[in-house]
Amino acid sequence: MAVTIKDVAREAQVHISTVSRALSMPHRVRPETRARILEAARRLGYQPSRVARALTTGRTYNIGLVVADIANPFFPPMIKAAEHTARARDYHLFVADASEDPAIEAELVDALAKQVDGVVLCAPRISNANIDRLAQNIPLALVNRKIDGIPSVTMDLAEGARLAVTHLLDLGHRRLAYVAGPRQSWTNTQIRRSAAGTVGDEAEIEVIGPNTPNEKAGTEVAKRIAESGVTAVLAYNDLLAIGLIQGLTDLGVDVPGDVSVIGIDDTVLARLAKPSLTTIIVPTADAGTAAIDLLLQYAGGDSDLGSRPAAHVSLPTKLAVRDSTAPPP
Amino acid sequence: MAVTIKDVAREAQVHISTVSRALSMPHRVRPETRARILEAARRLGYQPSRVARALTTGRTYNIGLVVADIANPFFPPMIKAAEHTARARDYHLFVADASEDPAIEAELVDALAKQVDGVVLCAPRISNANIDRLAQNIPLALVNRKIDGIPSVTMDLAEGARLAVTHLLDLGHRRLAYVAGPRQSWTNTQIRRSAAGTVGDEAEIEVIGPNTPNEKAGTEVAKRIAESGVTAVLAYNDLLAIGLIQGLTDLGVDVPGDVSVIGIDDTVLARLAKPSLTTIIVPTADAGTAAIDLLLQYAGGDSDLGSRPAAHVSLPTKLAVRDSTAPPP
DNA sequence: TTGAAAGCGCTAACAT
DNA sequence: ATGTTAGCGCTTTCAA
Repeated sequence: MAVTIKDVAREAQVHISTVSRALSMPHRVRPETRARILEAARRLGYQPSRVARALTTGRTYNIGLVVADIANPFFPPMIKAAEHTARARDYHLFVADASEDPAIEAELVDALAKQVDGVVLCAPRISNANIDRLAQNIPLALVNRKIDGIPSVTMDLAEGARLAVTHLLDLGHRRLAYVAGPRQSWTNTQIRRSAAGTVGDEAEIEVIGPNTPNEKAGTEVAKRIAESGVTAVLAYNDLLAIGLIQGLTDLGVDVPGDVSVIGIDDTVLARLAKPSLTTIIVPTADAGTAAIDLLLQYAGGDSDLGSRPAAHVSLPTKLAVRDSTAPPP
Repeated sequence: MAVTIKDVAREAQVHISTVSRALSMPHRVRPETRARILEAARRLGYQPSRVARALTTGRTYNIGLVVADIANPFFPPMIKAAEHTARARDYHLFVADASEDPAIEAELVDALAKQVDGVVLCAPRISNANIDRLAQNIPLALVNRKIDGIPSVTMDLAEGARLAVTHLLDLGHRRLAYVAGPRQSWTNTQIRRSAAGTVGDEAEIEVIGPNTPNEKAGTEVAKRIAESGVTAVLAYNDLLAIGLIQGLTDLGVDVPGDVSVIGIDDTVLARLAKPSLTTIIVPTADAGTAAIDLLLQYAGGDSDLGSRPAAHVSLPTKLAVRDSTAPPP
């Protein structure tokens, strides 16, 4: 085994409890003793065992992060920000991938619960009831989803969708479609409602879906779009949008000449796609940081966690107009 | 606190050690007793504390994974595979992001060492000497890098580069360039050497770099490529290749008309880019799985870890010919 | 200011 | 087959 607190105590000629104090409550030990202990620790290369500490204190200094699909380019920036924020607070981050499966999402939270102080859940499929259940066992912070009593950070996609649809209306489109995401997705509902509300009586918007939020599903929906006669499409995310553009192009439908397409998320793919994708910019990294901070504020604070009302943070979104939108033919 | 082994013992009217046995060595306890214990555990919703178990056994059932940059699309598939493989083996995965900084890479390994049974290191910048040092504290498995005495999984990029260069030579190119990656990168060396070897006397290849492996650096190197007179380029990775194509296009140089470009990794971006990118397919997910298995084999096996010679797994690569390569003008 | 001792939840000899 | 006991490495009262 590695060097333990005992070794340091022996080396510094003090009791282990004094070593412990010197490290965690420096002011409660005489300066010269502390110096001797610190020196001994340094010389021996002592690193306190997080595991042992966790056993006594009940705090692991670990955080779990459950995401729907690491391979979805929406997540990496968020994961990265969360990881950096956590580390800055002296926490380590467990990342778990739920493979877009709600059962796995719940399972992962339970599995993580045993060795983290809280988990950030960015998993759109799991049901509210299940989340409430999970929240009883372990402090939770939600991303992209809002439930009373549980802290959460959401992107203002209602505003984003409004901007997107307004942009299309301004271009002259009157027959729109929303290519929806998963039925259970909270953001999906936000987007759909806001889009419908923004369209109003001025135009009409058809909802196509639900769809798995990946390129393949986007490509598969192209035919329906082409046949529907709509001239503009808002998609649940960039992946669907890009798949759709691909599918449309294969069908000989020009984007944006015949059909305009708007995505959501502004992933790396958006700028790269040809035509580059008009999309809603969401502050993914900020969400990761905010979620960690929110969680720590609840899980890390004093013991009266449940007492305070849970905070909901809403992050602003913007529209990035690129080359996939144009006036209708 | 949650329900502990004591509660189960009381409920089942047995000693805690019997509970422990019933759970971890089922055959060493009488079937009916075991049944009673399991039933009690189920009724109470008992979940053994991983932390306490780790303290006594010395095994955390956690694995660390240090990557250079989560946001690089090369990594997510690997992380995903590693996470799934680890979970299938009842391990949890800590993912840490080194932000392409060698100092952080080492720091992360040390930080993780305290609470994992081993770490998978996919971090091209850290020095060999440092890796050797880290390996003394904690079992390591390397990805994309080979060091004697440490298990590793590498992609056969020597073969990949040979295929790529051969493809260019077959198309008729005689003036090639290799847009290099980070100087410290092991794969960078493999690629450069193999490319140079394959070119032989038949043609010439100029090395441009080292470069940070991202799009920006690729764009920045476009001018030099355009002025150099080369007609074909192999880049260290897709990011550089795509950035380069972007830069070249901005300069009015047509890809593949004037210059052919080949990337490496076959990230999602490769198929999406316009023109779609000819690239070397590397089995990222397989690497993630193999690395976990390799690590577990060394760290998880019997105690005589260091005794066996470390295994090196080499994964095959292929060339995907797409639209970014063509005969020279 | 420091030492002594108890205990976190569990496993692993050792006894019975 | 089961109970007893002694820790794992650390924090945290409680005394001194």
